[in-house]
Amino acid sequence: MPVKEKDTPTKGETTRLAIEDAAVNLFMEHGYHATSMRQIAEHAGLALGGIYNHFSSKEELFEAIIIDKHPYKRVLPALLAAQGDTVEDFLRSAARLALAELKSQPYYMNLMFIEFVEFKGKHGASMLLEIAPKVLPVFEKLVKGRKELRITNPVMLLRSFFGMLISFFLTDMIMGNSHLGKLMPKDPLDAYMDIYFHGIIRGKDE
Amino acid sequence: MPVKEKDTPTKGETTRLAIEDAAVNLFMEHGYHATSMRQIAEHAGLALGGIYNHFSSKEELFEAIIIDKHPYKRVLPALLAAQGDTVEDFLRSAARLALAELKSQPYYMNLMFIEFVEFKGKHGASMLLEIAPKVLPVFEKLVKGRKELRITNPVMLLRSFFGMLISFFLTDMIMGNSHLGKLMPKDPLDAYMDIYFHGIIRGKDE
DNA sequence: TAAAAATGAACGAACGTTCGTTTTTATTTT
DNA sequence: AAAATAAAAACGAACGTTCGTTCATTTTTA
Repeated sequence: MPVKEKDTPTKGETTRLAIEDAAVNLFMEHGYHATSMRQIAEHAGLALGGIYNHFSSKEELFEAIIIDKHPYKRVLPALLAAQGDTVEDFLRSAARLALAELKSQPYYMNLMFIEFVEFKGKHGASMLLEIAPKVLPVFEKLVKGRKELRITNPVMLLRSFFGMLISFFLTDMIMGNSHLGKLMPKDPLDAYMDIYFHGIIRGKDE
Repeated sequence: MPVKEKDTPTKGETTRLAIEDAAVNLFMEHGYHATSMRQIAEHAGLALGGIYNHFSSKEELFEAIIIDKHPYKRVLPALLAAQGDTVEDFLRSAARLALAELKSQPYYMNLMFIEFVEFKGKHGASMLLEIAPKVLPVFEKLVKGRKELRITNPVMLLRSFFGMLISFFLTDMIMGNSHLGKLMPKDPLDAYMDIYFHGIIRGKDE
């Protein structure tokens, strides 16, 4: 065996992933300070001290998770796989795929909340540095190729698109199961996207 | 003195409010678990044990705060004070006032995040029960009186409006101070509302 | 066979809460 | 108005836990 093969992960790498998996689930479910290193070790199947062979502190573990387990890693492929002849079709497809990914992990957004509250978003910058170069081109291409867009700033388009997704997700959490949920349209995401798209697509008379 | 006067709060009530004030600031700034009862006592100007003469536990203190200090108590008056001849003017004014209130306390939104993460939104339903009857009529009146609205469902209008505010606030936290922030329009809220409004206002050709 | 990984006891610090006591407050009785 | 008094509030040391982290040691891996 001449070179190290990619398909045979080392034991250390396996354990590191097990720790991250255990930690992310506990953080999502209970929060940062309410999750102890002992719980993480137990769920990862190793002793307490073993964690520190892979992460030098609890905060470093959290930061690794914020980057490695960020929803964008699941959403990006969905975004790249989105199809559609018109911008509206394309983004509608992308939104549905992204939302499906988010909903499969209902507490995913909690990671972001923890980031905001416990760390005041201080890992946000490094996160954006990794995410932006991969996601932004999608919107740059969109802006260049489609003349029907009112929004010509790709950063603004990116921001508003994910803003819409976040906004839908949060208001769904708040209102979804309340009495107000009954007074909503049958397919709220459809209605949501309808509002969003008719702000993006230039009207015939403008 | 026949009856107890309202304008002479008892010492206990004064202290209770001092504790809530100290606690809400610390919770907003550092989060729930990262704030200790000792810190709260120090900021409130009394000894550690004194807190327990007014609140039986840390969680009960947080619950009292979530209700007494919720951002809507500050946003609602701003919303009712909003003016404007057209729907767009009215909501634009309302959004600016609400955002100004939120921004005057940059960590106000953290209370809601703590609610989501630490308490899984368990106070959300009762909160909506108190808020909805006061806010919804504003949007019901808007839907009835203004023919230029594409959105005729007042609940959907309410949801999308606050969703837009939340989405702006969050994406501003994430992107505001990053390199992407430099690539944004000068007045991002304006651009944000522009997208929102042109999804609400019916175009001339529709 | 040397390095990497895993172990679990131990450490000091910090946590929420309790408790016996003292001080302050508000009301009632002189 | 002053004194008496019972309740409310404040005190801060102390308790029992739990926390994140360290470390000397053993086991496993490459």
